[in-house]
Amino acid sequence: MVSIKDIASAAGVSISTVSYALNGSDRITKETADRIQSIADELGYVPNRAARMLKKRETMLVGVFLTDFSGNFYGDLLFGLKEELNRRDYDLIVCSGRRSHRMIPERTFDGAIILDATFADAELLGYADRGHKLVVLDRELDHPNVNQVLLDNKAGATLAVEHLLGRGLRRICAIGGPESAYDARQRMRAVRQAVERVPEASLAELPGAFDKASGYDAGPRIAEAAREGQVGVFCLNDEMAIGLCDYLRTRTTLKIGRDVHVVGYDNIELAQYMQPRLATIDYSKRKWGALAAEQLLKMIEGRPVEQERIYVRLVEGQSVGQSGL
Amino acid sequence: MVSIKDIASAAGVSISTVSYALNGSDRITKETADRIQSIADELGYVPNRAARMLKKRETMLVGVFLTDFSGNFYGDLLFGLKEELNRRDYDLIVCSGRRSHRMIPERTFDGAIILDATFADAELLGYADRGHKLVVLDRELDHPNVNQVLLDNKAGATLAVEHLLGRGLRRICAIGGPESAYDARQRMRAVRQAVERVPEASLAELPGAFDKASGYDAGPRIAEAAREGQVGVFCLNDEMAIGLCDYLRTRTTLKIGRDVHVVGYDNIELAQYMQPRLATIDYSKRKWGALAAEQLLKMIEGRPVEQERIYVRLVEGQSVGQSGL
DNA sequence: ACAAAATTGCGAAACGTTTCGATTTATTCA
DNA sequence: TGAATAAATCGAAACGTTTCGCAATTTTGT
Repeated sequence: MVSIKDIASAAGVSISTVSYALNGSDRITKETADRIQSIADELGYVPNRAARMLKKRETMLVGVFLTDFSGNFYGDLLFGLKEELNRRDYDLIVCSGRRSHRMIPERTFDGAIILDATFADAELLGYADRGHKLVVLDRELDHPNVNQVLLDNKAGATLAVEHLLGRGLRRICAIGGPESAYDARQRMRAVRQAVERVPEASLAELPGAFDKASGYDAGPRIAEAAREGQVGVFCLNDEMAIGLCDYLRTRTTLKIGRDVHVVGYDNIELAQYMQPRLATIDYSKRKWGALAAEQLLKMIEGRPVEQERIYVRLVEGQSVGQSGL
Repeated sequence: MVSIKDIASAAGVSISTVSYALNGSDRITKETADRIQSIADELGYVPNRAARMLKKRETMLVGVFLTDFSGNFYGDLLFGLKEELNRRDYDLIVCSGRRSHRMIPERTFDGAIILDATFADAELLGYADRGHKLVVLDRELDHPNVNQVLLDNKAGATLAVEHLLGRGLRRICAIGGPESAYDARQRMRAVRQAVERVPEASLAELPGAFDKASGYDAGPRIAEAAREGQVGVFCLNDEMAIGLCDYLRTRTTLKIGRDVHVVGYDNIELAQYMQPRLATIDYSKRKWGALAAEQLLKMIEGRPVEQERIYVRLVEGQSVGQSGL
C-alpha cells in the first residue's frame, strides 16, 4: 500500500511536506503542493483511515445504533441523518446488536445516535461519562454529553385517542409496548388522560411488545369486546395494528372500520398499503434524523445545543369509520 | 482516556507485558495476567480501535454497501450477514452513498459486501486490484479478489412467466428494470425465452426502474392492453408490482387477479399484505446474507471459496387468478 | 550444585499519519 | 551588501497498540 512516505521519496521531499501539501496547508508553495498532489494521484495514494484517526483523535464518523435492521421505519430516518452528516463531511455508519456497542468506548466514532433498545440507560450514561457524545432518540437522559430529539408522543397518542372518541366510540382499547420503552410509557399515559376526559368512555389496556405478533395475539380479546358493540383500538405502533388487522381479517368476520376501529402510530410504509388504509400518527422521520444529526454535530463541535421536538399529525384511514352511536 | 500505558504504570510492569496479558498470551504467567486484567477493568480500559487497526493491519470490520437505506428488502439480508459475521468475531457496518465509497481504499474494513448500484464495475475492480476483498451481490465480476452469491434470476423469472402461462394467459407484459442492473437483464432474458417457448404467446416489454413509480407509470399501458382481454404482467420486482396494483385499483375498474394478473419478484414484506396477495418469487434473503458473509470470511482468511447460488420458489397469490381461456 | 533449558518479562521498533519547533532558503529594506 | 525578516521545508515526536528479539529469572536434570 502506498503511503505518504512513498510519495515523499518519489517527490524528493520530507514526509511532513507531503502531509502539509496534501492537506492544503499554506506553508507549502502552490507549485510543490501541486507537484506532490499529482504524484500522489499517480501513485493512487489514499490516506490510511486508522492512522489518521489515531493521530488526530477524531474519526469523522458517526455511528447510528438500531435495535434491528428490519427497517420498516428506519429508511427515512437514516436518509435524514445521512444528508445532514454528509453535508458536514461526516460519514454515517449503521450498527446493530450488542456486540457492536463496544465500538463506542473504542472511539470508533466522534459521536453516536441511539435508537436501540439493547442499550440500557446506565450503559449510555457510562459512555457519556467517558466523554462520548450521544444523541438518544428512544429515551430521555439528563447528561451534558447526551441530547435528544423528542417525539411528541403525548400529542400523538392524544390525537389518536381523540380521533376514536370523536367518531363516537366510547369503548377504547389500547395495545401497549414493552414496559422498558420510553415511547410506550409516554403514549400510554396520554391515552389514559385522554380517555379520562370523557366521562362515559372506558379504557382497556392490553399488553404488547411493538411487534406484529403482539397485535395478532391481542386479537381474540379485541374480537370478544367487539361482539358486545363497536370498539376503538389504539395500537401504540403500526406494527401491532397490522398484526391485529391480520387477525381480525383472517380469524373473525368482524369488519375493520365498522365493528373494530383501529389506529396505529408511526405511519410506516406498510400502513398506506393496508386495506382498509390504517389510520395512524405521522411525523417526519427524515426531519427527525436531520435534527438528530445537527444536534450531534453541535455537541462534537462544542456549540450550544437547543432542545428540539418533532411534531405529529393524524393520518385518517378507513380503518376508523363512523360509529353508529 | 486510559491507555495500556496507564495500566503498565499502575501495575508496575512494561507496556508489552500489559499487551500480552490482555491478549491472553502464554508468555505471561496467569497470576500477573489476572492482576493486570483486574487493574484494566478497574481503570475502565477499552482498547483504542484506531491504534489496533493501524498496528495489526486488520480491522475486524466488514462493510456492507447498500444503494439506499429504504430497506424493504434489506432487513433479512443484513440479519443473515450479521449473524454469520458476529459468529466469527467480525462487526458489521452498513454504509450508503457515494461519499462512503472511499472507506474501502482507506482500509476501514477487512472486506466489503456490495449491493449498491452507485458502484461502477470498474471502480470495484480497481479496489480489488488494490487487494481489497469484495463480495458482490448485484453483479458478476471476474477477479481473484471478488466473489459473488448468485441469485437464480433465470429460474425465478422463468417460474414467474410460466406461472402466468400455466394459468392460460397468452398475452404477457413484463415491466423491466434499469438497463444497468444485472438482475434486470438476466430476468428479462429469461422472460423472453419462456414466452418464446409457447408459440401462441406474445410479450410486451415495458421500461421500468425497480421503483413503485415505474409500476404506477406502466399502469395506463397495462390497462389499455387489459381492455382487449386478460393480460398477465410480470413485474421484475415487487416494488413495481405494488405501484402497478396501486394504479389499477385507484385509476381503473379492472380487477387484479381477473382482468390483470400480476406477479412480482423478491417477496418483500409488503407483498404479503397486499390485497389481493401478490404472487411473487421468493428466496431466502437471510441465507443470501449468510453465504455472502461466509464467502467474504473465506477470502479474508485465504481459504478457498466455492461458488454459491440461492434458489428461488414461486409464492402464489390472488393477484394471479385462473384465466377464462 | 551447576550448567542448560525453560519460563517470564522487558525494550524498542513499527504501523501511517499530523504537527510543533527548528532550519534552510529566499526576500526585503536601509 | 548585509542584516533582518519572511517564506518554504524539514526532523522528530507523538497518537496507542503489537510483536520481535533479548535479558533476567526460575526450573530442570544430573
